[in-house]
Amino acid sequence: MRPLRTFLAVYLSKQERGPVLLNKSRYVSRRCMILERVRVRFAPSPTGYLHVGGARTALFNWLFARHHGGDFILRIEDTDQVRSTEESVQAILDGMSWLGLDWDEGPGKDGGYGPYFQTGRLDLYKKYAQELLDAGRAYYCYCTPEELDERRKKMQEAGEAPRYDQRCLHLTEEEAEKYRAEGRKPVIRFKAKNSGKTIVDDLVRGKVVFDNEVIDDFVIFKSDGMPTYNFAVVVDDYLMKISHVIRGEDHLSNTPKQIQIYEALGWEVPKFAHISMILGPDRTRLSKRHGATSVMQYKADGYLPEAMVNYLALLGWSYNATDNLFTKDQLVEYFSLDGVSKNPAVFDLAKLQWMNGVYIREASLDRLVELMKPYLLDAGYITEELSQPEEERLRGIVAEMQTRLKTLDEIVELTTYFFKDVEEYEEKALKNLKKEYVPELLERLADIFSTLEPFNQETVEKEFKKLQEEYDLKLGKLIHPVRAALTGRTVSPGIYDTIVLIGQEEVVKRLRAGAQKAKELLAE
RNA sequence: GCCCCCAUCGUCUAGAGGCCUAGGACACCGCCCUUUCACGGCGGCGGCAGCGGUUCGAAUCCGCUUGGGGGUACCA
Repeated sequence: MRPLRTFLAVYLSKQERGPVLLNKSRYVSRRCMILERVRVRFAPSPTGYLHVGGARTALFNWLFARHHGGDFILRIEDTDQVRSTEESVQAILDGMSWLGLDWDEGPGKDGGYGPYFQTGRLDLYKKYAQELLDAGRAYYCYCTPEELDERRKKMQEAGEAPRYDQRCLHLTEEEAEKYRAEGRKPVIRFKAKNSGKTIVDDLVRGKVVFDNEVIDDFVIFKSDGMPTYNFAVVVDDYLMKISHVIRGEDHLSNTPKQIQIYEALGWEVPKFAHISMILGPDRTRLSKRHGATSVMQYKADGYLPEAMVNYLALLGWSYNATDNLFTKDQLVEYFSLDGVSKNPAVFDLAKLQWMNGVYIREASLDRLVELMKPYLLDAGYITEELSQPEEERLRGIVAEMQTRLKTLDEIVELTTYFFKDVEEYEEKALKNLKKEYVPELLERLADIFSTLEPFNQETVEKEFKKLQEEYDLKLGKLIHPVRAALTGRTVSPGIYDTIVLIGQEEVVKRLRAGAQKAKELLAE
Protein backbone atom coordinates (compact mmCIF):
# COMPACT_ATOMS: atom_id res chain seq x y z
CA MET A 1 0.00 0.00 0.00
CA ARG A 2 2.56 2.51 1.04
CA PRO A 3 4.95 2.30 -1.82
CA LEU A 4 2.07 2.50 -4.25
CA ARG A 5 0.59 5.44 -2.48
CA THR A 6 3.84 7.27 -2.25
CA PHE A 7 4.50 6.62 -5.86
CA LEU A 8 1.07 7.74 -6.90
CA ALA A 9 1.19 10.84 -4.78
CA VAL A 10 4.52 11.89 -6.16
CA TYR A 11 3.57 10.93 -9.67
CA LEU A 12 0.30 12.75 -9.59
CA SER A 13 1.67 15.78 -7.86
CA LYS A 14 4.23 16.08 -10.59
CA GLN A 15 1.68 15.42 -13.25
CA GLU A 16 -1.13 17.64 -12.28
CA ARG A 17 -0.76 19.80 -9.28
CA GLY A 18 2.56 20.79 -7.89
CA PRO A 19 4.14 19.23 -4.88
CA VAL A 20 1.65 20.22 -2.22
CA LEU A 21 -1.12 17.75 -1.74
CA LEU A 22 0.64 14.50 -1.23
CA ASN A 23 -0.60 13.87 2.28
CA LYS A 24 -4.12 12.64 1.66
CA SER A 25 -5.10 9.82 -0.53
CA ARG A 26 -7.78 11.27 -2.64
CA TYR A 27 -5.80 10.31 -5.68
CA VAL A 28 -5.67 6.74 -4.61
CA SER A 29 -9.30 6.48 -3.91
CA ARG A 30 -10.15 8.27 -7.11
CA ARG A 31 -7.79 6.37 -9.31
CA CYS A 32 -7.36 2.82 -8.30
CA MET A 33 -9.17 1.78 -5.19
CA ILE A 34 -12.82 2.20 -5.86
CA LEU A 35 -13.85 0.25 -8.89
CA GLU A 36 -17.13 -1.14 -7.64
CA ARG A 37 -19.93 1.08 -6.44
CA VAL A 38 -19.42 2.25 -2.88
CA ARG A 39 -22.22 1.07 -0.63
CA VAL A 40 -21.89 1.47 3.10
CA ARG A 41 -24.33 1.12 5.92
CA PHE A 42 -25.00 2.16 9.46
CA ALA A 43 -26.67 -0.67 11.31
CA PRO A 44 -27.76 0.28 14.81
CA SER A 45 -29.79 -1.92 17.07
CA PRO A 46 -32.83 -0.08 18.38
CA THR A 47 -32.20 -0.64 22.05
CA GLY A 48 -31.71 2.92 23.18
CA TYR A 49 -30.96 6.33 21.82
CA LEU A 50 -28.49 7.31 19.16
CA HIS A 51 -25.38 7.82 21.22
CA VAL A 52 -22.30 9.74 20.23
CA GLY A 53 -20.31 6.64 19.38
CA GLY A 54 -23.00 5.38 17.04
CA ALA A 55 -23.43 8.84 15.61
CA ARG A 56 -19.74 9.03 14.83
CA THR A 57 -19.86 5.66 13.11
CA ALA A 58 -22.89 6.79 11.14
CA LEU A 59 -21.12 10.02 10.22
CA PHE A 60 -17.98 8.28 8.98
CA ASN A 61 -20.08 5.97 6.84
CA TRP A 62 -22.14 8.85 5.53
CA LEU A 63 -19.05 10.91 4.72
CA PHE A 64 -17.43 7.96 2.99
CA ALA A 65 -20.52 7.36 0.88
CA ARG A 66 -20.94 11.01 -0.03
CA HIS A 67 -17.26 11.46 -0.77
CA HIS A 68 -17.32 8.59 -3.23
CA GLY A 69 -20.74 9.33 -4.60
CA GLY A 70 -21.95 6.00 -3.25
CA ASP A 71 -24.94 4.82 -1.26
CA PHE A 72 -25.53 5.20 2.44
CA ILE A 73 -27.85 2.59 3.83
CA LEU A 74 -29.58 2.58 7.19
CA ARG A 75 -30.41 -0.87 8.45
CA ILE A 76 -32.13 -1.57 11.73
CA GLU A 77 -30.78 -4.63 13.51
CA ASP A 78 -33.75 -5.54 15.65
CA THR A 79 -33.26 -9.25 16.14
CA ASP A 80 -33.02 -8.84 19.89
CA GLN A 81 -36.71 -9.20 20.60
CA VAL A 82 -36.33 -8.41 24.25
CA ARG A 83 -34.49 -5.12 23.98
CA SER A 84 -35.62 -3.66 20.67
CA THR A 85 -38.32 -0.99 20.80
CA GLU A 86 -40.15 1.23 18.37
CA GLU A 87 -39.30 4.32 20.36
CA SER A 88 -35.65 3.52 19.91
CA VAL A 89 -36.08 3.27 16.18
CA GLN A 90 -37.69 6.67 16.19
CA ALA A 91 -35.02 8.10 18.46
CA ILE A 92 -32.30 6.89 16.12
CA LEU A 93 -34.09 8.30 13.10
CA ASP A 94 -34.53 11.61 14.89
CA GLY A 95 -30.87 11.74 15.80
CA MET A 96 -29.81 11.03 12.25
CA SER A 97 -32.10 13.69 10.87
CA TRP A 98 -30.92 16.25 13.36
CA LEU A 99 -27.33 15.64 12.33
CA GLY A 100 -28.37 15.80 8.70
CA LEU A 101 -27.26 12.27 7.89
CA ASP A 102 -29.72 11.33 5.22
CA TRP A 103 -29.83 7.78 3.95
CA ASP A 104 -30.35 6.59 0.40
CA GLU A 105 -31.94 3.35 1.48
CA GLY A 106 -33.50 2.41 4.76
CA PRO A 107 -36.65 2.94 6.77
CA GLY A 108 -39.08 4.87 4.63
CA LYS A 109 -36.80 4.68 1.62
CA ASP A 110 -36.73 1.54 -0.40
CA GLY A 111 -33.77 1.03 -2.67
CA GLY A 112 -34.45 -2.45 -3.90
CA TYR A 113 -32.44 -4.24 -1.24
CA GLY A 114 -34.99 -4.19 1.54
CA PRO A 115 -36.53 -4.84 3.89
CA TYR A 116 -34.27 -2.71 6.05
CA PHE A 117 -35.44 -4.11 9.35
CA GLN A 118 -33.84 -7.45 10.09
CA THR A 119 -37.03 -8.86 11.53
CA GLY A 120 -38.48 -8.46 8.07
CA ARG A 121 -35.72 -10.56 6.55
CA LEU A 122 -36.23 -13.79 8.44
CA ASP A 123 -36.86 -15.91 5.35
CA LEU A 124 -33.52 -14.84 3.96
CA TYR A 125 -31.63 -15.85 7.06
CA LYS A 126 -33.46 -19.17 7.17
CA LYS A 127 -32.63 -19.86 3.57
CA TYR A 128 -28.92 -19.41 4.04
CA ALA A 129 -28.88 -21.19 7.37
CA GLN A 130 -30.45 -24.13 5.60
CA GLU A 131 -27.78 -23.90 2.96
CA LEU A 132 -25.13 -24.19 5.64
CA LEU A 133 -27.01 -27.05 7.26
CA ASP A 134 -27.18 -28.88 3.94
CA ALA A 135 -23.50 -28.33 3.34
CA GLY A 136 -22.61 -29.70 6.74
CA ARG A 137 -21.31 -26.30 7.84
CA ALA A 138 -23.98 -25.92 10.51
CA TYR A 139 -25.84 -28.15 12.91
CA TYR A 140 -28.62 -28.16 15.44
CA CYS A 141 -27.66 -27.92 19.07
CA TYR A 142 -29.97 -28.79 21.93
CA CYS A 143 -27.80 -27.70 24.84
CA THR A 144 -29.57 -25.31 27.17
CA PRO A 145 -28.10 -21.97 28.20
CA GLU A 146 -27.82 -23.29 31.75
CA GLU A 147 -25.81 -26.31 30.66
CA LEU A 148 -23.62 -24.13 28.51
CA ASP A 149 -23.04 -21.71 31.32
CA GLU A 150 -21.98 -24.42 33.65
CA ARG A 151 -19.59 -25.98 31.17
CA ARG A 152 -18.15 -22.60 30.35
CA LYS A 153 -17.48 -21.94 33.98
CA LYS A 154 -15.74 -25.27 34.41
CA MET A 155 -13.53 -24.68 31.41
CA GLN A 156 -12.52 -21.32 32.69
CA GLU A 157 -11.70 -22.71 36.08
CA ALA A 158 -9.58 -25.30 34.37
CA GLY A 159 -7.74 -22.46 32.67
CA GLU A 160 -9.02 -23.32 29.23
CA ALA A 161 -10.49 -21.01 26.63
CA PRO A 162 -14.27 -21.29 26.97
CA ARG A 163 -15.49 -22.69 23.71
CA TYR A 164 -18.37 -24.92 22.72
CA ASP A 165 -17.47 -28.59 23.08
CA GLN A 166 -19.30 -29.69 19.93
CA ARG A 167 -21.29 -32.32 21.76
CA CYS A 168 -24.29 -31.84 19.49
CA LEU A 169 -22.21 -31.99 16.33
CA HIS A 170 -22.87 -35.68 15.71
CA LEU A 171 -26.25 -36.13 17.28
CA THR A 172 -28.18 -39.13 16.00
CA GLU A 173 -31.78 -38.68 14.94
CA GLU A 174 -32.91 -40.62 18.03
CA GLU A 175 -30.98 -38.37 20.38
CA ALA A 176 -32.36 -35.29 18.69
CA GLU A 177 -35.84 -36.72 18.91
CA LYS A 178 -35.36 -37.37 22.61
CA TYR A 179 -34.36 -33.76 23.21
CA ARG A 180 -37.32 -32.50 21.22
CA ALA A 181 -39.59 -34.71 23.27
CA GLU A 182 -38.18 -33.02 26.37
CA GLY A 183 -39.41 -29.80 24.86
CA ARG A 184 -35.97 -28.45 24.06
CA LYS A 185 -35.80 -25.87 21.31
CA PRO A 186 -32.60 -26.12 19.32
CA VAL A 187 -30.24 -23.42 18.13
CA ILE A 188 -28.22 -23.69 14.97
CA ARG A 189 -24.48 -23.57 15.33
CA PHE A 190 -21.96 -22.77 12.67
CA LYS A 191 -19.30 -25.40 12.28
CA ALA A 192 -16.23 -23.22 12.37
CA LYS A 193 -12.91 -24.04 10.85
CA ASN A 194 -10.61 -24.75 13.76
CA SER A 195 -7.24 -24.89 12.15
CA GLY A 196 -5.26 -22.37 10.19
CA LYS A 197 -5.72 -18.65 10.39
CA THR A 198 -8.33 -16.11 9.42
CA ILE A 199 -7.03 -12.75 8.34
CA VAL A 200 -8.99 -9.55 8.56
CA ASP A 201 -7.58 -7.12 6.06
CA ASP A 202 -8.58 -3.90 7.70
CA LEU A 203 -8.39 -0.52 5.98
CA VAL A 204 -7.56 1.21 9.23
CA ARG A 205 -5.49 -1.40 11.01
CA GLY A 206 -3.85 -3.44 8.31
CA LYS A 207 -3.84 -7.21 8.39
CA VAL A 208 -5.09 -8.64 11.65
CA VAL A 209 -4.44 -12.33 12.09
CA PHE A 210 -6.64 -14.63 14.15
CA ASP A 211 -5.87 -18.19 14.98
CA ASN A 212 -8.86 -20.31 14.04
CA GLU A 213 -8.33 -22.32 17.19
CA VAL A 214 -9.88 -19.52 19.18
CA ILE A 215 -13.08 -19.56 17.16
CA ASP A 216 -15.66 -22.01 18.43
CA ASP A 217 -18.90 -23.25 16.90
CA PHE A 218 -20.94 -20.17 17.58
CA VAL A 219 -24.71 -19.85 17.38
CA ILE A 220 -26.14 -18.43 14.19
CA PHE A 221 -29.81 -19.03 14.91
CA LYS A 222 -31.33 -18.59 18.32
CA SER A 223 -33.97 -20.90 19.74
CA ASP A 224 -36.53 -18.11 19.37
CA GLY A 225 -36.13 -18.38 15.62
CA MET A 226 -34.08 -15.22 15.23
CA PRO A 227 -30.64 -15.13 13.66
CA THR A 228 -27.74 -13.89 15.75
CA TYR A 229 -25.85 -10.75 14.91
CA ASN A 230 -22.80 -12.50 13.49
CA PHE A 231 -24.95 -14.35 10.99
CA ALA A 232 -27.53 -11.75 10.05
CA VAL A 233 -24.89 -9.11 9.47
CA VAL A 234 -23.15 -11.30 6.92
CA VAL A 235 -26.31 -12.22 5.05
CA ASP A 236 -27.45 -8.61 4.97
CA ASP A 237 -24.16 -7.05 4.03
CA TYR A 238 -23.82 -9.55 1.22
CA LEU A 239 -27.36 -9.23 -0.11
CA MET A 240 -27.29 -5.48 0.19
CA LYS A 241 -24.04 -5.42 -1.74
CA ILE A 242 -22.19 -3.55 0.96
CA SER A 243 -18.71 -2.72 -0.31
CA HIS A 244 -17.16 -1.34 2.86
CA VAL A 245 -18.05 -2.25 6.41
CA ILE A 246 -17.10 0.73 8.53
CA ARG A 247 -17.90 0.12 12.17
CA GLY A 248 -16.62 0.31 15.72
CA GLU A 249 -13.57 -1.52 16.89
CA ASP A 250 -15.71 -3.55 19.25
CA HIS A 251 -16.63 -5.59 16.19
CA LEU A 252 -13.08 -6.42 15.19
CA SER A 253 -12.84 -9.57 17.29
CA ASN A 254 -16.05 -10.91 15.77
CA THR A 255 -14.94 -10.29 12.23
CA PRO A 256 -13.12 -13.60 11.70
CA LYS A 257 -16.32 -15.44 12.56
CA GLN A 258 -18.14 -13.44 9.94
CA ILE A 259 -15.42 -14.01 7.40
CA GLN A 260 -15.75 -17.74 7.95
CA ILE A 261 -19.44 -17.49 7.15
CA TYR A 262 -18.73 -15.56 3.97
CA GLU A 263 -16.32 -18.27 2.98
CA ALA A 264 -18.64 -21.11 3.87
CA LEU A 265 -21.34 -19.56 1.71
CA GLY A 266 -18.87 -18.88 -1.07
CA TRP A 267 -19.33 -15.14 -0.89
CA GLU A 268 -16.80 -12.42 -1.45
CA VAL A 269 -15.96 -10.57 1.75
CA PRO A 270 -16.41 -6.82 1.83
CA LYS A 271 -13.65 -4.43 2.86
CA PHE A 272 -13.49 -3.71 6.54
CA ALA A 273 -12.57 -0.59 8.44
CA HIS A 274 -12.74 -0.69 12.21
CA ILE A 275 -12.67 2.69 13.86
CA SER A 276 -11.57 3.05 17.44
CA MET A 277 -13.80 3.52 20.43
CA ILE A 278 -14.80 6.78 22.02
CA LEU A 279 -13.77 6.97 25.65
CA GLY A 280 -14.70 9.08 28.63
CA PRO A 281 -12.19 11.31 30.42
CA ASP A 282 -11.19 8.37 32.61
CA ARG A 283 -10.31 6.40 29.48
CA THR A 284 -13.03 3.85 29.92
CA ARG A 285 -15.68 3.39 27.30
CA LEU A 286 -17.92 6.43 27.07
CA SER A 287 -21.11 5.92 29.04
CA LYS A 288 -23.79 7.79 30.89
CA ARG A 289 -21.50 8.04 33.85
CA HIS A 290 -19.49 10.58 31.87
CA GLY A 291 -22.45 12.81 31.10
CA ALA A 292 -24.73 13.02 28.13
CA THR A 293 -24.18 10.29 25.55
CA SER A 294 -27.40 10.70 23.63
CA VAL A 295 -27.09 12.86 20.57
CA MET A 296 -30.53 14.32 21.12
CA GLN A 297 -29.52 15.26 24.64
CA TYR A 298 -26.89 17.50 23.11
CA LYS A 299 -29.58 19.09 21.03
CA ALA A 300 -31.59 19.71 24.18
CA ASP A 301 -28.52 21.09 25.89
CA GLY A 302 -28.16 23.75 23.24
CA TYR A 303 -25.66 22.37 20.79
CA LEU A 304 -25.88 23.07 17.07
CA PRO A 305 -25.92 20.08 14.73
CA GLU A 306 -23.10 21.49 12.62
CA ALA A 307 -20.93 21.78 15.74
CA MET A 308 -21.75 18.23 16.71
CA VAL A 309 -20.94 16.94 13.24
CA ASN A 310 -17.70 18.89 13.06
CA TYR A 311 -16.61 17.75 16.48
CA LEU A 312 -17.54 14.12 15.91
CA ALA A 313 -15.67 14.14 12.62
CA LEU A 314 -12.53 15.16 14.46
CA LEU A 315 -12.84 12.34 16.96
CA GLY A 316 -10.61 9.82 15.30
CA TRP A 317 -10.17 11.55 11.99
CA SER A 318 -8.07 14.46 10.87
CA TYR A 319 -7.43 16.14 7.59
CA ASN A 320 -4.13 17.88 8.15
CA ALA A 321 -2.00 19.35 10.85
CA THR A 322 -3.80 22.64 11.26
CA ASP A 323 -7.48 22.72 10.37
CA ASN A 324 -10.24 22.08 12.89
CA LEU A 325 -13.28 23.82 11.50
CA PHE A 326 -15.01 22.19 8.57
CA THR A 327 -18.35 22.67 6.93
CA LYS A 328 -20.20 19.55 6.03
CA ASP A 329 -19.32 20.03 2.38
CA GLN A 330 -15.67 20.25 3.27
CA LEU A 331 -15.90 17.12 5.36
CA VAL A 332 -17.41 15.30 2.42
CA GLU A 333 -14.68 16.57 0.16
CA TYR A 334 -11.78 15.79 2.50
CA PHE A 335 -12.94 12.63 4.22
CA SER A 336 -10.82 9.59 3.71
CA LEU A 337 -10.20 6.40 5.64
CA ASP A 338 -6.51 7.26 5.52
CA GLY A 339 -7.18 10.12 7.87
CA VAL A 340 -8.75 7.84 10.44
CA SER A 341 -6.51 7.21 13.43
CA LYS A 342 -6.11 3.96 15.24
CA ASN A 343 -6.08 5.15 18.81
CA PRO A 344 -9.17 5.48 20.89
CA ALA A 345 -10.34 9.05 21.39
CA VAL A 346 -11.45 10.72 24.59
CA PHE A 347 -14.62 12.74 24.24
CA ASP A 348 -13.66 16.27 25.22
CA LEU A 349 -16.69 18.33 26.14
CA ALA A 350 -14.63 21.51 26.44
CA LYS A 351 -13.63 21.34 22.81
CA LEU A 352 -17.18 20.63 21.72
CA GLN A 353 -18.29 23.67 23.71
CA TRP A 354 -15.68 25.85 22.10
CA MET A 355 -16.71 24.63 18.67
CA ASN A 356 -20.36 25.20 19.46
CA GLY A 357 -19.50 28.76 20.42
CA VAL A 358 -17.80 29.21 17.09
CA TYR A 359 -20.88 28.03 15.22
CA ILE A 360 -23.18 30.15 17.35
CA ARG A 361 -21.13 33.18 16.39
CA GLU A 362 -21.37 32.19 12.75
CA ALA A 363 -25.09 31.54 12.81
CA SER A 364 -27.47 34.11 11.37
CA LEU A 365 -29.35 36.22 13.85
CA ASP A 366 -32.71 35.09 12.49
CA ARG A 367 -31.86 31.46 13.03
CA LEU A 368 -30.42 32.11 16.46
CA VAL A 369 -33.52 33.94 17.62
CA GLU A 370 -35.68 31.02 16.58
CA LEU A 371 -33.36 28.56 18.29
CA MET A 372 -33.46 30.57 21.51
CA LYS A 373 -37.21 30.83 21.78
CA PRO A 374 -37.88 27.39 23.28
CA TYR A 375 -35.41 28.06 26.08
CA LEU A 376 -36.81 31.49 26.83
CA LEU A 377 -40.36 30.21 26.64
CA ASP A 378 -39.48 27.44 29.00
CA ALA A 379 -37.96 29.92 31.43
CA GLY A 380 -41.11 32.02 31.29
CA TYR A 381 -39.24 34.99 29.84
CA ILE A 382 -41.35 35.29 26.74
CA THR A 383 -44.75 34.19 25.54
CA GLU A 384 -45.70 32.08 22.57
CA GLU A 385 -46.81 35.07 20.48
CA LEU A 386 -44.55 38.09 20.34
CA SER A 387 -45.53 41.56 19.22
CA GLN A 388 -43.40 43.32 16.65
CA PRO A 389 -41.56 45.44 19.25
CA GLU A 390 -41.04 42.42 21.46
CA GLU A 391 -39.61 40.51 18.54
CA GLU A 392 -37.29 43.42 17.76
CA ARG A 393 -36.14 43.64 21.32
CA LEU A 394 -35.49 39.91 21.44
CA ARG A 395 -33.35 40.22 18.35
CA GLY A 396 -31.32 42.89 20.07
CA ILE A 397 -30.83 40.76 23.16
CA VAL A 398 -29.83 37.69 21.20
CA ALA A 399 -27.42 39.77 19.15
CA GLU A 400 -25.72 40.88 22.33
CA MET A 401 -25.46 37.31 23.53
CA GLN A 402 -24.06 35.87 20.34
CA THR A 403 -20.41 36.19 21.29
CA ARG A 404 -21.09 35.19 24.87
CA LEU A 405 -22.70 31.79 24.49
CA LYS A 406 -21.15 28.38 24.26
CA THR A 407 -24.49 26.62 24.34
CA LEU A 408 -27.95 27.91 23.53
CA ASP A 409 -29.38 27.13 26.94
CA GLU A 410 -26.99 29.59 28.57
CA ILE A 411 -29.23 32.32 27.22
CA VAL A 412 -31.56 31.79 30.16
CA GLU A 413 -28.97 32.41 32.83
CA LEU A 414 -27.33 35.28 30.99
CA THR A 415 -30.40 37.34 30.20
CA THR A 416 -32.51 37.13 33.36
CA TYR A 417 -32.40 40.86 33.95
CA PHE A 418 -33.81 41.64 30.52
CA PHE A 419 -36.99 39.80 31.40
CA LYS A 420 -37.26 39.80 35.18
CA ASP A 421 -36.99 42.40 37.91
CA VAL A 422 -33.76 42.60 39.82
CA GLU A 423 -34.59 40.88 43.05
CA GLU A 424 -31.14 40.07 44.27
CA TYR A 425 -27.78 41.69 43.84
CA GLU A 426 -24.59 39.71 43.60
CA GLU A 427 -22.12 40.39 46.34
CA LYS A 428 -19.73 42.20 44.04
CA ALA A 429 -22.61 44.24 42.66
CA LEU A 430 -23.47 45.34 46.18
CA LYS A 431 -19.90 46.54 46.56
CA ASN A 432 -20.29 48.67 43.47
CA LEU A 433 -23.41 50.26 44.92
CA LYS A 434 -22.00 50.93 48.33
CA LYS A 435 -20.27 54.19 47.50
CA GLU A 436 -21.02 57.63 48.89
CA TYR A 437 -21.68 59.21 45.52
CA VAL A 438 -23.90 56.44 44.22
CA PRO A 439 -27.39 57.26 45.57
CA GLU A 440 -27.29 60.77 44.22
CA LEU A 441 -25.81 59.67 40.94
CA LEU A 442 -28.45 57.04 40.33
CA GLU A 443 -31.25 59.43 41.23
CA ARG A 444 -29.86 62.02 38.85
CA LEU A 445 -29.67 59.49 36.08
CA ALA A 446 -33.18 58.32 36.78
CA ASP A 447 -34.40 61.91 36.50
CA ILE A 448 -32.52 62.47 33.31
CA PHE A 449 -33.62 59.23 31.70
CA SER A 450 -37.23 59.64 32.69
CA THR A 451 -37.54 62.49 30.23
CA LEU A 452 -34.87 61.61 27.74
CA GLU A 453 -36.25 61.71 24.24
CA PRO A 454 -35.42 59.85 22.10
CA PHE A 455 -34.11 57.11 24.31
CA ASN A 456 -31.38 55.39 22.37
CA GLN A 457 -27.74 54.47 22.51
CA GLU A 458 -26.39 57.81 21.36
CA THR A 459 -28.54 59.96 23.62
CA VAL A 460 -27.90 57.72 26.60
CA GLU A 461 -24.18 57.76 26.00
CA LYS A 462 -24.20 61.52 25.69
CA GLU A 463 -25.85 61.85 29.08
CA PHE A 464 -23.25 59.59 30.62
CA LYS A 465 -20.46 61.73 29.20
CA LYS A 466 -22.07 64.88 30.52
CA LEU A 467 -22.45 63.44 33.99
CA GLN A 468 -18.95 62.13 33.90
CA GLU A 469 -17.58 65.62 33.32
CA GLU A 470 -19.81 67.11 35.92
CA TYR A 471 -18.72 64.65 38.61
CA ASP A 472 -15.21 64.46 37.23
CA LEU A 473 -15.17 60.69 37.69
CA LYS A 474 -13.68 57.98 35.54
CA LEU A 475 -16.35 56.56 33.31
CA GLY A 476 -16.13 53.22 35.04
CA LYS A 477 -17.14 54.81 38.31
CA LEU A 478 -20.43 55.71 36.69
CA ILE A 479 -20.94 52.57 34.77
CA HIS A 480 -20.30 49.97 37.44
CA PRO A 481 -22.96 51.17 39.88
CA VAL A 482 -25.42 51.60 37.06
CA ARG A 483 -24.79 48.08 35.88
CA ALA A 484 -25.25 46.83 39.42
CA ALA A 485 -28.52 48.66 39.76
CA LEU A 486 -29.90 47.55 36.43
CA THR A 487 -28.79 43.93 36.42
CA GLY A 488 -27.84 43.06 39.96
CA ARG A 489 -24.63 41.77 38.49
CA THR A 490 -21.16 42.89 37.49
CA VAL A 491 -21.35 41.33 34.06
CA SER A 492 -23.52 42.37 31.15
CA PRO A 493 -23.20 43.55 27.58
CA GLY A 494 -22.04 47.12 27.02
CA ILE A 495 -23.91 49.37 29.38
CA TYR A 496 -25.53 51.62 26.75
CA ASP A 497 -26.86 48.62 24.89
CA THR A 498 -28.04 47.10 28.10
CA ILE A 499 -29.85 50.27 29.12
CA VAL A 500 -31.66 50.62 25.84
CA LEU A 501 -32.63 46.94 25.78
CA ILE A 502 -34.00 47.00 29.29
CA GLY A 503 -36.18 49.93 28.29
CA GLN A 504 -36.70 53.44 29.48
CA GLU A 505 -39.39 52.95 32.05
CA GLU A 506 -37.80 49.91 33.61
CA VAL A 507 -34.39 51.57 33.70
CA VAL A 508 -35.72 54.53 35.61
CA LYS A 509 -37.43 52.22 38.05
CA ARG A 510 -34.35 50.13 38.64
CA LEU A 511 -32.09 53.16 39.01
CA ARG A 512 -34.30 54.47 41.78
CA ALA A 513 -34.44 51.09 43.42
CA GLY A 514 -30.67 50.93 43.15
CA ALA A 515 -30.33 54.32 44.76
CA GLN A 516 -32.52 53.16 47.59
CA LYS A 517 -30.48 49.99 47.98
CA ALA A 518 -27.28 52.02 48.01
CA LYS A 519 -28.60 54.22 50.76
CA GLU A 520 -29.49 51.22 52.85
CA LEU A 521 -26.07 49.77 52.38
CA LEU A 522 -24.38 52.99 53.39
CA ALA A 523 -26.57 53.30 56.45
CA GLU A 524 -25.55 49.92 57.76
C1' G B 1 -7.63 -16.73 31.87
C1' C B 2 -7.32 -16.69 26.39
C1' C B 3 -7.52 -13.76 21.78
C1' C B 4 -7.33 -8.97 19.33
C1' C B 5 -6.43 -3.63 19.03
C1' C B 6 -3.91 0.78 20.70
C1' A B 7 0.26 4.03 22.85
C1' U B 8 3.20 11.91 20.57
C1' C B 9 1.48 17.92 25.35
C1' G B 10 -4.23 17.28 30.40
C1' U B 11 -7.51 16.27 25.59
C1' C B 12 -8.01 15.71 19.96
C1' U B 13 -4.15 15.26 16.69
C1' A B 14 0.32 16.42 12.64
C1' G B 15 4.42 13.21 11.96
C1' A B 16 5.51 7.68 6.53
C1' G B 17 14.15 7.11 9.22
C1' G B 18 17.61 12.91 8.65
C1' C B 19 13.03 18.60 6.93
C1' C B 20 11.80 17.78 14.75
C1' U B 21 15.17 22.61 18.87
C1' A B 22 8.42 17.59 17.68
C1' G B 23 3.75 21.48 14.54
C1' G B 24 -1.63 22.85 15.21
C1' A B 25 -6.41 23.04 17.97
C1' C B 26 -9.08 22.85 22.80
C1' A B 27 -8.17 23.64 27.95
C1' C B 28 -5.02 26.47 31.33
C1' C B 29 -1.90 31.00 32.43
C1' G B 30 -0.17 36.06 31.09
C1' C B 31 -0.44 40.55 28.15
C1' C B 32 -3.16 43.79 24.65
C1' C B 33 -8.07 45.77 23.26
C1' U B 34 -11.82 47.56 26.91
C1' U B 35 -17.15 50.36 31.07
C1' U B 36 -17.64 44.55 33.12
C1' C B 37 -18.06 39.85 30.52
C1' A B 38 -17.43 37.73 25.95
C1' C B 39 -15.29 38.14 21.10
C1' G B 40 -10.61 39.32 18.80
C1' G B 41 -5.02 39.82 18.80
C1' C B 42 -0.22 38.44 20.87
C1' G B 43 2.66 35.32 23.99
C1' G B 44 3.53 31.27 27.59
C1' C B 45 3.12 26.40 30.01
C1' G B 46 3.12 21.45 28.28
C1' G B 47 4.42 15.57 25.11
C1' C B 48 7.33 11.13 21.76
C1' A B 49 5.13 5.40 28.36
C1' G B 50 9.81 2.40 29.76
C1' C B 51 13.76 -0.78 28.31
C1' G B 52 16.44 -3.15 24.66
C1' G B 53 17.75 -3.72 19.53
C1' U B 54 18.31 -2.27 13.82
C1' U B 55 20.77 2.14 11.60
C1' C B 56 25.90 6.80 10.32
C1' G B 57 21.04 8.65 12.17
C1' A B 58 14.76 6.55 15.39
C1' A B 59 8.78 9.95 17.64
C1' U B 60 9.01 7.11 13.06
C1' C B 61 11.32 0.12 11.99
C1' C B 62 11.65 -4.60 15.31
C1' G B 63 11.23 -7.08 20.24
C1' C B 64 9.95 -7.10 25.30
C1' U B 65 7.67 -4.68 29.52
C1' U B 66 3.98 -1.57 31.27
C1' G B 67 -0.56 0.86 30.69
C1' G B 68 -5.39 1.44 28.37
C1' G B 69 -9.37 -0.48 25.32
C1' G B 70 -12.23 -4.41 22.97
C1' G B 71 -13.84 -9.50 22.34
C1' U B 72 -14.60 -14.17 24.41
C1' A B 73 -23.50 -14.54 24.88
C1' C B 74 -29.27 -18.16 22.26
C1' C B 75 -26.74 -8.69 22.88
C1' A B 76 -25.74 -6.04 18.73
